[in-house]
Amino acid sequence: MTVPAIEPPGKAARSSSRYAEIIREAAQLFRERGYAGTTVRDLAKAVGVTSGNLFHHFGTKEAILLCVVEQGIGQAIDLIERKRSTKRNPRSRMAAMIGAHLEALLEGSPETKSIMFYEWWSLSEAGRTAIMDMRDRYEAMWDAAIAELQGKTSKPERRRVKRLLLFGAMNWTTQWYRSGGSMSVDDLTKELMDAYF
Amino acid sequence: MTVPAIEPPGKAARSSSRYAEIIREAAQLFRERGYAGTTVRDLAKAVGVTSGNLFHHFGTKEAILLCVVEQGIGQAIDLIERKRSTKRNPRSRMAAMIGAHLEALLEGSPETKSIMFYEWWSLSEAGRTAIMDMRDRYEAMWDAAIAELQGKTSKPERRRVKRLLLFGAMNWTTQWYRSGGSMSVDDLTKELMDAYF
DNA sequence: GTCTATAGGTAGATAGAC
DNA sequence: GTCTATCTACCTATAGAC
Repeated sequence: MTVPAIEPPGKAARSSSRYAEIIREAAQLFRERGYAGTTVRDLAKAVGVTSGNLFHHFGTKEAILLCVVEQGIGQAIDLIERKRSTKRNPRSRMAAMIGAHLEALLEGSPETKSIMFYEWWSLSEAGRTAIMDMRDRYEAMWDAAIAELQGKTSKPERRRVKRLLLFGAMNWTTQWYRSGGSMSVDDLTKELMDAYF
Repeated sequence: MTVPAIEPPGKAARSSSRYAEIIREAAQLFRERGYAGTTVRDLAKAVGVTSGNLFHHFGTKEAILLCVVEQGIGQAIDLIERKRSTKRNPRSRMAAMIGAHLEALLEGSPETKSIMFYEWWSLSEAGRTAIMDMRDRYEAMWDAAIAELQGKTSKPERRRVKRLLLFGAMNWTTQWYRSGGSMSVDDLTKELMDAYF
């Protein structure tokens, strides 16, 4: 089965009130049980419709995931731009970015928490490409910010590795961070700034 | 369905020649397609037996995963102990540990690559507990090493966060590292030592 | 220990009434 | 736009012959 790269509004209008609701519940469930581990019936039940109705709004299960990730990355970019624009010096701007990424991941909406989707194996070739393209745009933003902070003279390859190690440290927090614990997002941001910049 | 915490040899002997073969192929497939994304039929085909035969060696699909992770962590611990024992000063010992973990993850056997299994949602309660116990033992080793390097006077909570951030940076390399690229495991080890110690 | 055959259940997706 | 009903395919696991 081949799926068009991105074709969000299946057969229904994207403005439908159900649309946002499905995305939100899907984001939540995909995060709690994984993409492969969430059935369309689980999702339909969470939304309060029948499973058949889901396919009126979206052509396939994968299309739902694509919309979730697209919205998540979009919202995360907005959050980062907003937080970063209030800072002037490069180091503060980087700290704001890290804080925003962690906030999106750990305390954001269900959608923003899906920005680090990694179950590539359960996607079609087209779906994989679509998500990788979105991810690439997101990461390019980070490369630019690191170059701003470290100076263009540093080797691009070293900047890339720094970004990837930093991303790993940040994204893995979803495995252990508990809101309300002894560490806050700000504390984590400080630790990461000390380590990497 | 409840599964005993760990009961590796299903109905057959652990020494069976098929046993190791199944573990190895399972480790490979679980890594390539995820645990939920790998069917027992896929695995049977890879091993070259019928799917029914798999259940002669292991009681359930989950029991296979438990054995994979158990062996992976066991082998990784051996590798770390071996590499670390040749070094004397605490910094070199930590670098050896990081190098060994990365080697297990990026260039090791299929089993050692599974030490960072995270599809918790597709496990039974007992299976989840079993893997978390193994993981805890592995991570305790790291806490001890960090304490050795930083001195017992540092706060345990700060050592824990350092370990978790370091683990994130290391484990995420599986998402992007390609053997034979411009970075070697040694290069990565140096970057991580610079950042965290 | 390995096979064939299949039970019993659930998956994603579709058809067509309202 | 939501429903009921259902298709086809596939899943884990079991039974029992060899």
